[in-house]
Amino acid sequence: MTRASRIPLPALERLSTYVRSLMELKSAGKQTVSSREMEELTGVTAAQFRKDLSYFGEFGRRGVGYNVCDLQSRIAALLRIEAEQPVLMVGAGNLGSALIAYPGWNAYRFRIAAVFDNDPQKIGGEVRGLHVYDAGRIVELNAEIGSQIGLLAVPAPAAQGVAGALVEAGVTGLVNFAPVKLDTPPGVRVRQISFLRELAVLSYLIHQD
Amino acid sequence: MTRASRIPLPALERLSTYVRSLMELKSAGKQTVSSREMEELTGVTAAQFRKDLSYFGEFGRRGVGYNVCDLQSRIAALLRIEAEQPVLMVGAGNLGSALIAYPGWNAYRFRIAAVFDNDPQKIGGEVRGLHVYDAGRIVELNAEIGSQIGLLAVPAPAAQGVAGALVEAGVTGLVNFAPVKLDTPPGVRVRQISFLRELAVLSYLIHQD
DNA sequence: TAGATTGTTAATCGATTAACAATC
DNA sequence: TAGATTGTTAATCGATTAACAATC
Repeated sequence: MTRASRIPLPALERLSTYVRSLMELKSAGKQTVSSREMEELTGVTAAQFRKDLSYFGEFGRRGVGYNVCDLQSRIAALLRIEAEQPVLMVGAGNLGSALIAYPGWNAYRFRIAAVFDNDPQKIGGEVRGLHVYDAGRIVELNAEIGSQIGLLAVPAPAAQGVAGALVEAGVTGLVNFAPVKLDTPPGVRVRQISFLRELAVLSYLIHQD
Repeated sequence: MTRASRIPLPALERLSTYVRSLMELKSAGKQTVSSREMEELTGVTAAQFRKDLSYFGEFGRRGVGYNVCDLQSRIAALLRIEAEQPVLMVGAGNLGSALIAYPGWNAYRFRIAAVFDNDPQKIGGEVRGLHVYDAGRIVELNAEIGSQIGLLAVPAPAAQGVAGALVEAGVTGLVNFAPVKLDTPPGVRVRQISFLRELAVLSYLIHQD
């Protein structure tokens, strides 16, 4: 595996926000945007915005601003979300189903290539038009699909096992919704999502004196 | 409103992880834990763990470690998650329903006090045993409930309007699942959750050379 | 040209890490 | 006491902010 990115992680996270706002500007027919206007839209300061872009190169014209279309496609290219990417969804329960139904996958060119579950009641059935496969077949089926990204929408006790299978199947990036720390080999990236943690943080912040 | 916390936000986010691990240790019957063992469990270094706690006071005994039960309840008290807190869920669609069904609310002592939607098909009905109210009644009903926390599981175009209603109803903390920047008055805290952003970040990280 | 806005440098700020004295 | 582990200080590291020269 390669050494960690020189790009600050917070900067990387903001890039995705920029893409979203640029898409909206494009839909609205706007052709040019300044860092000041981006601050208005995203809440990220103009200086921060320009600094974030500077890690990757030059994207604007002094005195003029940024071309909306061009900037959007260049950031999308940096994030590698210009070409369609297959992702594996593990867990066809409430959360998995809700995620599958989420509109917006396509805006970022992600495509759910397969859905897995270990519940015999669900295996062989469909969730929102997608076939549900036996989680035991992750390695086998991803040999065909070649996905590098997996989403874990399974109960906490199952998460580590599923993560192992996904990694064995060649996945190198995981989004984990289960409240467990996943042990993964070096080179595998895990992003954790936990709304209970967000609630706990809020709980502290709103009760401060 | 009050000035921002002196506690680093990353430290605050980690506290919730500590609570979770301590709950597990308690269930496993463990009575004492060292910062080194916590590192093993959470992935947060022992030094970081001790430093995080030091913002709040002293929690352990030198040469011995931390009492599991005691530490858990003291961190829970810091986060204000020892007493039950009512939360408002807005959006009874796929995501809202999945969140409602999520096990674990209770471990952090959150209780969904009311569910709202603006779809006439859903209003008056039930979602997983909870009554669905007209989103137009948020202010009215929260006068009774007195919740300070709201979750937004609504489509992006509806989010800003709902946020306004929640704030008017007295909510000071929001967890927003919609991919929009919410404009809120000073003093209202917003935590954003976006799995598409997580996917975009992963996309960059796994494709690095 | 004059006005606007970028890209970049330097200064500031804040968080993490390492080391160790305190103390159980 | 000797060994272990905390709480805290100081050093390091990294990100953000402010300022401005470059340039459209």
